[in-house]
Amino acid sequence: MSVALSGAGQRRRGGISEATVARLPVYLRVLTGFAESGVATVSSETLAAAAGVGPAKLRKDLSHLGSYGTRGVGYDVEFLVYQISRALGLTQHYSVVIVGVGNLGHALAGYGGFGTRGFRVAALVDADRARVGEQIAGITVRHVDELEAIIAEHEVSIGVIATPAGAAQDVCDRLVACGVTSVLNFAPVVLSVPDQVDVRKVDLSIELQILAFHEQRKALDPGKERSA
Amino acid sequence: MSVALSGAGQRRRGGISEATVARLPVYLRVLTGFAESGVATVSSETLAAAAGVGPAKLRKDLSHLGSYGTRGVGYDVEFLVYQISRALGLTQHYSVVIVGVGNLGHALAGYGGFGTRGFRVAALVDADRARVGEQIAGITVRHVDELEAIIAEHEVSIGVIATPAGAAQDVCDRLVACGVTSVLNFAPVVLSVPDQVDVRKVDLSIELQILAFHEQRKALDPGKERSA
DNA sequence: ACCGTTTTGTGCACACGTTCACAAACGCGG
DNA sequence: CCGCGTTTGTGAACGTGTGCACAAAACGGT
Repeated sequence: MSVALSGAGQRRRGGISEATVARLPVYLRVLTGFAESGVATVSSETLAAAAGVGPAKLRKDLSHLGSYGTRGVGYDVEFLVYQISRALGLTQHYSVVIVGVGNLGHALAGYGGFGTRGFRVAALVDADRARVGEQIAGITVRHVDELEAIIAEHEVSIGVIATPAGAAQDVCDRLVACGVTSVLNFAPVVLSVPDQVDVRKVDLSIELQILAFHEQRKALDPGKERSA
Repeated sequence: MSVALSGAGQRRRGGISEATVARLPVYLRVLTGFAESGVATVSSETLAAAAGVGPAKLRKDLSHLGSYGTRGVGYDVEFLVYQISRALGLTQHYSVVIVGVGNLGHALAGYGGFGTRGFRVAALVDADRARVGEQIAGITVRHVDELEAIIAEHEVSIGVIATPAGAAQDVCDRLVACGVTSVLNFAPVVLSVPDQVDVRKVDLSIELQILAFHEQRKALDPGKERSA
């Protein structure tokens, strides 16, 4: 059933592994910092240290998107910033809709991370009519009934779900029905979506529980630790 | 309650893989939902479907923490809830301190996920003296200068960093100096910590960029998708 | 008491990700 | 122009995680 993209070359346009894709944004951020400090080139060792990974892993990651970088010298910072941005698709612009204007939705709307790199918050929506019209971070809250219209109007491709758990699946279904193919879910539920839709989950509770596990382990068996 | 040394020896106390640990909280949440609905037993197939994983993976995960579950029947919901809780260390209580009372800190303080499972917010702290004394979700904001005292007083073992990027490493160093060994970082920086300290990172910007990558991929090559 | 049905637990094979180690490439100085 | 130190890119070994397929085990009906 799974059509193997035969191993002729892993270099297809989308041939970057998931693990690598997850690290590229980190490299990008670190590189941006270097660029602002006026650094022109970095070695894999320096960049890897700043990104918190091993040099070999970094080089392999970068090699997956092409042979940028000069032997004996390192990588040109600005050029690499551009290449990673392009590989991640950040040269295009994406419209985002945030559903749910509770504490979390508030925080997300105010988060700087949206504007900085090709993401634009098209709208905030909420089910509570009392909040409609409210201004948050320069964006007016609209009612969730307008969701379909908003998505069509702004060509929204990414939906952020910051609703209570009970409403999340319903909102998700509506987003998907409108053609949204990427969802970032902050609600503590497992969303079910069609195969072609990507869902990423951010779950505070899960993170805490993972930390709790390691805390317990450290308490039981002190002295032989090694973290990522 | 005793250590099971019998059988094929993969059964070490801390011998649960990281990937499994990351999924256990999901199982736990789904199981809690079943318990509240009055369901007494679940099969691996049902539970796996609700958790969004394959049945085999679920069974293997659960097998790593013992042979609970009855062949031909399934798993006793309440018993499994207890066992997973215990494996994750949730039978103990952990005190958490949240540093940074911006939009995000606000949202975190109000998040229900803390109280529900063994986590208690010992304090909110902020560097801005104007916010000190403010009441958020029933907790009084204290100044970051008191951090050391608070940690000692409440035996805080988990620190949550919700500060701007610039302050994060500094706060982290102070937490670690006070003996905190688990950190949940929301600031968009790579924290450097000693080996014995666990750091988990939640980064909205990274998640969006990962979604952007997949959006781009889908736009270039529509029709042959397969998500996790 | 026994047989058939159901479901777990797990050995095995495979795919994926990480790390190591080294040859190929580059700049520089003599 | 050549040799030397430096750094990339990558093949190969290794470890980890995943999925399949099946035997062992429990329950219920007859």
